[in-house]
Amino acid sequence: MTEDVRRSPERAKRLPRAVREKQILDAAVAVFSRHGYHSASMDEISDVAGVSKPMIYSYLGAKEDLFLHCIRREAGRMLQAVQAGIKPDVPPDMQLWHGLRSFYGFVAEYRESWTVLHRQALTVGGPFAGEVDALRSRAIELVSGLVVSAGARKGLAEQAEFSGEGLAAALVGAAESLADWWLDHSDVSDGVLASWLMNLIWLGFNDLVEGEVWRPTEQ
Amino acid sequence: MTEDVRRSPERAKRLPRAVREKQILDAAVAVFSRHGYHSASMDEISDVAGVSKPMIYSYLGAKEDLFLHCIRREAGRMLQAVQAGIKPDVPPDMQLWHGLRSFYGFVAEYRESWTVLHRQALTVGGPFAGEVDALRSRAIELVSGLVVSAGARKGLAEQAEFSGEGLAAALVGAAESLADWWLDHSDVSDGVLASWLMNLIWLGFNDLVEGEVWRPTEQ
DNA sequence: GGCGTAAGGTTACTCAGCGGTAGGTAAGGC
DNA sequence: GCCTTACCTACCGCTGAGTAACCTTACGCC
Repeated sequence: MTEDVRRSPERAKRLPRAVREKQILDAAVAVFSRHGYHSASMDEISDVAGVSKPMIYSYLGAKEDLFLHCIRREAGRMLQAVQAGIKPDVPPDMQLWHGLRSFYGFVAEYRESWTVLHRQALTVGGPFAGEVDALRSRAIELVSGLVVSAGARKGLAEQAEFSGEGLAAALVGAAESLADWWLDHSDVSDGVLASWLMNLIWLGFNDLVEGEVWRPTEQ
Repeated sequence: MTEDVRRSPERAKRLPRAVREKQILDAAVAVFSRHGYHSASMDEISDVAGVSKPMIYSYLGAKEDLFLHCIRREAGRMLQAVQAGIKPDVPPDMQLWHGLRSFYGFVAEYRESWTVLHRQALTVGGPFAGEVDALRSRAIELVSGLVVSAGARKGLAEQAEFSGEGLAAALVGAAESLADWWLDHSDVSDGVLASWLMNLIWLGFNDLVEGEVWRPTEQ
């Protein structure tokens, strides 16, 4: 069951702290993503990292601290990836498009990061809920900004019949859920995935069945 | 921290098995929803249920079995609630509408059920992933049916440029995510919530900012 | 009415897994 | 040669799942 994704051959070489920390974090993300926070054991992490347990405690602290380090690192990577993809001076739909593309690109490249962030950190009551909520909130905020700015350009915001934040939450959820679905249907490319969602969100179902299609313009 | 949501005053009365089983399941759902599967202890569950631990083992089996019983019961309730709300002989958008209304009605009434199903059971690798996936799959399937039938009526299915299942997954995710958002913004009514999502899904963002609104017809 | 027995119920324990640490060894710079 | 940094083995103690053994009330049956 627990295959042999164990430590790499080199061992017992004295390496600088920064390198070990990276190894440990990588191992931790891998193990946490496989088993979840509670079921992951420090022993396995140390084993995968090719380092003894006390090193982990000495470098990155207790289990909770370690997990926090993981979350923070992966969340940072992800936000950075998505934000880097967004071009601030294009219309809202194109911003959304680029954001989606970057997001799915990230998930494709860092499956484990995504798993840790999305599935493992959700356990209610843990000290991580806050951390992940923060990430999610930033995502919702980001999208909400697009939503409101798109709405404002056309007068939606004023009528206040819809909550920008609520819609953004729904949208983020749709993106996440599609990402999860994707994990089991990897034969679709990330671009196609982003395109589906973009069409659903932007045109809506009604337009979609009418045969309309949204396509990115050249910007 | 762990308030006094303990057993009710009556105690030490001999009750028939069926009654005890219900008490135990109720308690288990409450505790699991608060702490998550791993952090929930059998001791607390027995305490909340007002019953000693061996009874749980005798009636409902080990922790895993107990959790499975919870999931199955809550999933059953939920599916039943949603399906009961759907009227099979109305247009796809109205079916979706009724489904959404029932869904949010259920979440409003059974917060704990929703929490257990959605947040606690997701831990990868557990024996529950399958169980919850099954529920999710049925939801996706249900929606996918609507999507495809709506599409077929207009010729979308044939062009096969979109995956009905993928879109359904996105849609289910949007609904779930909005339900989560709702847990922290309960000042919105379930009908309004369903209406937001319906508009987003059916009309899409573009139409929305143009000022169009989808409203349920009288069926 | 008594009396046997199954169903309801409990206390008090075992035991393994795992988070965390004490205390020590070796490498290498200066 | 000495001190810092890298690194290890071997252990402790607690928490929490699961159980053995025992008590007790209802009730069918002669």
